[in-house]
Amino acid sequence: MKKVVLVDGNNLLFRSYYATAYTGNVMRNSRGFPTNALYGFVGMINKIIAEEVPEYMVVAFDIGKNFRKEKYDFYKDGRNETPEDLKMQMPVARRLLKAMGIAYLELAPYEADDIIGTIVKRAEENPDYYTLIVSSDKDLLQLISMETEIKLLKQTGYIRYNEETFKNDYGIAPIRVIDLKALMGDSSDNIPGVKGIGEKTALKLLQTYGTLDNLYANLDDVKGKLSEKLLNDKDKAYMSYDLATIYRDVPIEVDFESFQYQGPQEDLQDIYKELEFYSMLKNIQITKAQKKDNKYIVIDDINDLVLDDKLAFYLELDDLNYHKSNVLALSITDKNNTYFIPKELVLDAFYKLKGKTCYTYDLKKSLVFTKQDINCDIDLMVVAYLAEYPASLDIAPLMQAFDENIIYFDDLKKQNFQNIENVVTLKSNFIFAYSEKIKNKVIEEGEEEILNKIENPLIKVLASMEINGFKYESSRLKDMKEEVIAKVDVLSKEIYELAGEEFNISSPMQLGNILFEKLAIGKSKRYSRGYKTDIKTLQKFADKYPIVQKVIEYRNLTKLLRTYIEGLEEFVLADGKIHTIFNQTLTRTGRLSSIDPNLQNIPTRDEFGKKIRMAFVPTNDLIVSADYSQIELRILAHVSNCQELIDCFVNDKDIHTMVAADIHGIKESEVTKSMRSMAKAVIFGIVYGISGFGLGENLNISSQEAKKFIEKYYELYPGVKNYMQEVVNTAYQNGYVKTMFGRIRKIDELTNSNYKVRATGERMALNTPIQGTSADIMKLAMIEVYNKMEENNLESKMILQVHDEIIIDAKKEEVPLLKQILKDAMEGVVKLKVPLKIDINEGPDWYQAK
DNA sequence: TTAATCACG
DNA sequence: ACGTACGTGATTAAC
Repeated sequence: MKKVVLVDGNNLLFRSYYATAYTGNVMRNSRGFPTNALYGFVGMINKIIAEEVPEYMVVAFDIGKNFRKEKYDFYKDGRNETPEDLKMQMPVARRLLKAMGIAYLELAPYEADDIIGTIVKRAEENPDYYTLIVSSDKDLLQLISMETEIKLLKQTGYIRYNEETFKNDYGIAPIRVIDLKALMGDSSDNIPGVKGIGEKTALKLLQTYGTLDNLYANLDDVKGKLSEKLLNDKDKAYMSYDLATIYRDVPIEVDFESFQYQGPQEDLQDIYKELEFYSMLKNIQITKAQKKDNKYIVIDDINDLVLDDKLAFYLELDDLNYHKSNVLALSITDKNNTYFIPKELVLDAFYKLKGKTCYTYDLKKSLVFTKQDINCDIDLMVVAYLAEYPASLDIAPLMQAFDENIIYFDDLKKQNFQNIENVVTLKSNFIFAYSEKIKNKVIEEGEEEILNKIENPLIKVLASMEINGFKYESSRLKDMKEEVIAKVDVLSKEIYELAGEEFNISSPMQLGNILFEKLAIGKSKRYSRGYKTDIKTLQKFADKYPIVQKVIEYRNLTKLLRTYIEGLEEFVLADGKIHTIFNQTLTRTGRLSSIDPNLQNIPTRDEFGKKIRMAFVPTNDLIVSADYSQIELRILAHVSNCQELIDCFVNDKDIHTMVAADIHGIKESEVTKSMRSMAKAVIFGIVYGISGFGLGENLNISSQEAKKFIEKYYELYPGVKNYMQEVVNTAYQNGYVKTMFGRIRKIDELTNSNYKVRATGERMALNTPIQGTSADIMKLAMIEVYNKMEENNLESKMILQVHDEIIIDAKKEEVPLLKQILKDAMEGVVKLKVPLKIDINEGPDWYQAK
């Protein structure tokens, strides 16, 4: 069966016109002709072609008089007159389609819907064709059938409905959309429906009575007001039924073969030039070339797969989370061919890669999914990251950055991976074509060491950590969970009582209104939607108002419950473990991030929240945790060459106490707790690129006082001040900053004309060498620890990294050796002017490993 | 989808 | 006079 894509042309034009015309100014070419609707229209059409790769395609338009309007004068009343700027673009849309090689149909007095309905009817009578409708108009849902699907456009993206998914969503057959409209009406078309019945009630009625006719036949069963409403508006309901029904017998010639998509024609370039769509001009060639070039061989016998010594492979899974996904296919590109390997043969194909030079995108994915030792010389995801190109889990953004037209994974998934052969082969082609180029760029920029010594060797370390996972026993939190649920329940009731009404405590808007208007407990900064209700604001009122204290507790407990206690349960797989995904190619500083779930933000500062860690247990005997002590400040001491700070760490003194004593001009023994914590805030502020205001906010003191602290600090540690000035100067000169190991971060903000943006850029420039060097050191240490553990054949496994901390699922008898390995690797990974120091803790679960 | 909030280093 | 601390991810409400 051949697919025919049917596009609602008017719908697309209106959408793109209003999407860009809200400011009153529409986009025009240099002769003043409006082009905004056309620009969006061409973009959408191209997107449809890229996603659907249609063999047949027709665009339907409304034109001339409208038979519904003739019959019912009020139809579409109240609609604004079509703007002149849009009307002018409509004939050009037809010219564009012709030049794009796409058929279109229109016939007065019918609407585009009716033409689409007519084509759908003919396709249903013809066993050779099936149809896909593209529109945002819900009326068209009535056309869904076994042979007809619809791609319902949303504000962003779309939903694809077939008969089954529609029934699942709405609980009625697609043809009942007409009955639905008859009851609920449609304000945009001025279809009245039954007054007082909306979508909810209408659906319920249809789910019970099936059809409008049957509903009215059994009106006696309907109770009270509802039956009155139905009776009152019976005429209107039937009139609405008539209006909502798409006419399927428009007298127009439907010749499917004339709907063949021809591709761009000669004169398309001229029209683009006339409209000044220069960005699209470029893409004409690409679409042509791509269609022609994308030839591939489908492998059905693994012996037919004969590969060159250098190749690119790409593994496509059915979910971006590879811990819970299924394989879809593998594609391999070498200098001679591209091969599509169906899922049954994927593992066999991987064995054929041994000993060859291989490139891929996201090697870690393939390692974790297959649990095989796959060799790979360039991971395009990693080199793209270092070259500061897009490097997300989905390869699509990177390909689009190089003008390769490819569907985003989310969209591919939404349409059930149709066209997978085309999509996956394009990806391996891309990897083959670009891996060396981008790697060379990384080397030219001087990040060879970061690539070869850090990022590349780290891939398999992270893969192994992800495969190992962290055993999680939610049963250990059973009592805690019950306690929290009970407390939340009590707190809610108390809060409602004190507020004098029930409301959603989790809604900052509703909460703000209750606290700052109804109860008028005081003042709070206003935001676009209401009052600020964050913890700092609430804390000011907590002593005086019990309700505020209770809200704070409510927030604490619901956060704990939703994000951690309940949230983590969802991620425990069949092996009783949580397997996170470390994102190696996301942060701008070189740190890792952790997703699905994030295991780098499990509570620890709050003693009650910290109990969550009791559920994280070893598969072996013990959890061993090794964390760097003050690593960022040690790096600051080193790079700033500030003698006072260096001495402090060399003599293993407490830096916060020392700074507090220096600032206040007292002995270290006289430093109080609050002095120390103030000093700590000042020091952290320095690392983040401080301002008097920011520190003041943080410490709840005036910005003048805060400023004095900072000045005092600079006076005491002039090395730090000099270093900071130097970093900012160099950053302005180069447009980038570097870590100790040569990791580069470009900072475009520094050339921005806006002061605020530049100031942010300066703070990034100050912080990145410190945070980034720390990340580099940690990554090197992880590689070293991993290798040493392998060499010693330890059964203990590295399972987590939390920026300055490594966590190991340890075998009891291996702990002494393990501690030695950790200490040697982590403290010895690089020689600085100050010693690196780690603390090691162990316990029967993560909570007790402290 | 975006904003607000809060969890971590 | 500007406008206010670096780097992340998950959840919820509201658009």
